[in-house]
Amino acid sequence: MHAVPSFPSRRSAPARSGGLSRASIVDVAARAGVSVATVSRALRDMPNVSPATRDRVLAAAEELDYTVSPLASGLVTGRINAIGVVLPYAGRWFFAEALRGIEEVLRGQGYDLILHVLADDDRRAQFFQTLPLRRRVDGVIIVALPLDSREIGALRSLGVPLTGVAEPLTGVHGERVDNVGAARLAVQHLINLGHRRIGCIGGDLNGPERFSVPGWRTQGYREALTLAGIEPRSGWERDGRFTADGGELAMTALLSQPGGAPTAVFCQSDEMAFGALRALRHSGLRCPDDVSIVGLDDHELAHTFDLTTVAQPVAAQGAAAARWLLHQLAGASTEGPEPVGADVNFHEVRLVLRRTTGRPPA
Amino acid sequence: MHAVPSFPSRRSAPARSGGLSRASIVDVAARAGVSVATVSRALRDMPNVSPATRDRVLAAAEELDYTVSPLASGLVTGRINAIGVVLPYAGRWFFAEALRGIEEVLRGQGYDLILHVLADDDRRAQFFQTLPLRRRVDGVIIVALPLDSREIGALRSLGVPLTGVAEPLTGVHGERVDNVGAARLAVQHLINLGHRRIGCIGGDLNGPERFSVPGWRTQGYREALTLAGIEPRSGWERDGRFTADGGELAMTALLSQPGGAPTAVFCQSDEMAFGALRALRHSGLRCPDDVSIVGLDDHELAHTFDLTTVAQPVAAQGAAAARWLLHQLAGASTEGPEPVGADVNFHEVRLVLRRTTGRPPA
DNA sequence: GTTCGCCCTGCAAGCGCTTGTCAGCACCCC
DNA sequence: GGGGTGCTGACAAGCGCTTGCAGGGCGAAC
Repeated sequence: MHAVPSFPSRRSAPARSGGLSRASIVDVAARAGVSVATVSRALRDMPNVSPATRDRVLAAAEELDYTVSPLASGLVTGRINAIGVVLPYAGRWFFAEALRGIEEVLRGQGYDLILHVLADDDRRAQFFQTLPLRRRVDGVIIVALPLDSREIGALRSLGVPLTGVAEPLTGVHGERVDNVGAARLAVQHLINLGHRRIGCIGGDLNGPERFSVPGWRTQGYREALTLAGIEPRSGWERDGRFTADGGELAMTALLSQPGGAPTAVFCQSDEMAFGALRALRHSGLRCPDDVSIVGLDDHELAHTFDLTTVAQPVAAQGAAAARWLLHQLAGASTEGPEPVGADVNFHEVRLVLRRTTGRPPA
Repeated sequence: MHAVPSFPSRRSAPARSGGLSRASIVDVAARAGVSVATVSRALRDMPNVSPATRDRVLAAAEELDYTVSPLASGLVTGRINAIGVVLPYAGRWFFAEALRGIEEVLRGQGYDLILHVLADDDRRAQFFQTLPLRRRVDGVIIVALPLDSREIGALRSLGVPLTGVAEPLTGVHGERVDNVGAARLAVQHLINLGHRRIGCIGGDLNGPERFSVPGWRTQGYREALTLAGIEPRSGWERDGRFTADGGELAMTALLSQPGGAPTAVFCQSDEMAFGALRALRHSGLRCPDDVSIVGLDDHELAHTFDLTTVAQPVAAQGAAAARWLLHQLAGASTEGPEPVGADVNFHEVRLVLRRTTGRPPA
């Protein structure tokens, strides 16, 4: 009848500091005077329970402060109501922002968000070897992490739907922006202002992470230049490692470029643009009077530092990925097992004019 | 014998897209030619299994690509190997950074991190009403969230250890910095430079969130002033809402203060300092020539914007909280149920000199 | 008045794992 | 050589829940 006598044999039972909220479904059943099966049905609003019974059960559950154990119900239903989110970094704006969008959607649908940060190679290797997400999640969202086919295969072996944000994953649904177009938009803006000497600070195209984003953005940069009849100069493309410090270094290098410095620079991320701004300041150069800077992201502090940039909706990309996943999950139970496929959803970008771009110096 | 025949009655079984990694412990037992009990013991390195048997079991598990179901094992052990993390915001630097520290420690010990963001009042109320963490975590970390006693009580009713980061929680272990001392350190620095007219941009002491941090930092500000024989002026204490935009507004107000503007301002967070810097720039004032600014945090971009600030170790506070929790969990199984108690661990802060502070104008 | 059918509810199996208890067995010492 | 001693491993009872199946009760239709 009572909860405690129901497991008298547990000696080294887990710490139950409070000893509270330990009512089980049998307690509720007893209190409501029905069977556990009926309690289970009543609690989940299943059709074959009379209103009167349902009320009694609900009241009993309320009085006992009862909640269904997700473990027990997950064990039998096979669903665990959690989504895994995998990121390469935490603490950086982009990832925190994407996470925010994901969390909001998941929470709204009662799903838990289980976070995995693959901060370094060790963590990453270990993650794909041990697959700690296995049997723990109903779906996985990969944020800005390029995966090789072996890694994608490992994730697939989890047998749950997958989706990617920002970085394309072969054969996997994705939410991202048109990076080529976004870069072109930024560079086109500089060209429109009259600039012809335009540099670019991006990421290492051949780095160990194999991010594809810098490749596209560089492509967009070159396309915009070519379209305007400007010959791209390889010396004006610099690696800023997508960090502020990297951006600063790259900008400094650009400024001491033999043959003259550019009058405007497209930074493939706002954080690199912030670094570039610092380099300018420390060189005694003014922005935009001497050099114009345009970023890409619309970082939360871009406005604060008056950075002109191409805004991308980061939280929205995360949210869309989460929604897609939930949709798959909902569909899986009713329809056939094979989901939509590896389509991509592109999100809009837009130019945000602020004060770091202007006409080139005379 | 085989897994599939063992649940022939499941019609609407959960979507098993891959059909992979579905071996259960009985399959492993069969393959190794032992009982499931032995498999369970062998897999967890329990003492009463002979090396030969253990090897056979391990090999079988390996061949079958078997992993223990956390659901099933959690159901019987009562431990679920997950920690809940509750934050008021995601996407902001402080929280992302704290999360990073927490995640690292948790992951290292094989714990899952389940994230909850209480972005608005609705979410918050709902969180404490439904307590979605219930039965889902072995412990909870509250990051920078002031809780009233009712809310703390609700959390306690989970029956798992609790700890707080940054904000003090009555009766709960905490990891934080000495906010009074940190503020004093910042203001003392301004005083040492010769400033006597020092403003302060902080948070609303009576806001709905009831953060206690701004209260302490304001206290530290006043103490430092008083110690130097300077009378605090209430008109020079402004609310910057702990955002860059708020900081900008507050700084603008400070600059048009009747009776003259301060020559230096202590901003209780770096993000507000960034806003203050913007206000200065837009007013045509130079920093530090006209006005000095000191922040508090050492935000990842503080260096990029040459902000002098008092650094606090954010990730380390999160990591320490996670470690404390894990320690409680480890202790709980061996020792008595009552943990250490509501002690507080203070982390060191330090002044980081950069370029936004200097001697007052002549 | 009987029969049929429907609605509600209970029974019990089982999800995949842990663990107390106990049987079996080899080995050792006296 | 017999009884102990110590291990190893099997058995089975759950953990808390969901769900197929069956049964009971009652109104409607014949």
